[in-house]
Amino acid sequence: MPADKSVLKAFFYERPVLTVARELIGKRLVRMVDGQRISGLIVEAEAYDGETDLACHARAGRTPRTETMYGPPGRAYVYFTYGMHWMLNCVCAHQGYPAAVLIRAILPLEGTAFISSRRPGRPAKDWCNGPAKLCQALEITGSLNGADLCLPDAELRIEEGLEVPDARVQRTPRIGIDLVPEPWRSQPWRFVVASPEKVFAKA
DNA sequence: TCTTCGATTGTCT
DNA sequence: GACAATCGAAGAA
Repeated sequence: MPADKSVLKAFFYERPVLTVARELIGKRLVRMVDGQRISGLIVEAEAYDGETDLACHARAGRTPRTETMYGPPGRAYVYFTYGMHWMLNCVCAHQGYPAAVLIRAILPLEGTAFISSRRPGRPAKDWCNGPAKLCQALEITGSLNGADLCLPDAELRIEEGLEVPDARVQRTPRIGIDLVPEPWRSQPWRFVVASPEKVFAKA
């Protein structure tokens, strides 16, 4: 596959979070473990936008947990929830404004043997089709919170991938925020590729 | 295929 | 003390 291996730089993330969420679809999430390259194409992402967004962790303001979201764009915001799951986000917008994109699913491309060993007994289609699953599959934990995603040799980074036309990207309300009041609960801030295995058949 | 429910702990009120 | 940006097992249909 003739992939462009260029790493996304801070200016990519330093834009409105909805723009970044849309453009992250089709990009390549890369994780380096012991010199081994593990990667996949992003097929699902959600935007969380500022203190006024009541679904966003930053709704409560600046706390030790949300500190990363207020920092410079292009960093990883990794947090722990439900007593057992890690979630990966990319910090967006300008420094001081809390916004992030939750990476919800990827299509594994490289390092599938590693991923398989991290997801024993599960079919390939269930390896990375959820935010906690992909963190488990790529060994993403709180130790990566605040990590710079923009360095060419970063442990965790995002590179150019494949263009996905709008016709193949669906917009829906975000997942798992049922107790959040309107209008936030229904904002169509989730981007997901329809039938990713077909869209990326050549990848 | 679907719906329901338990796991398990950090964070904030 | 409540609840969480979830997952996967189990049971019903």
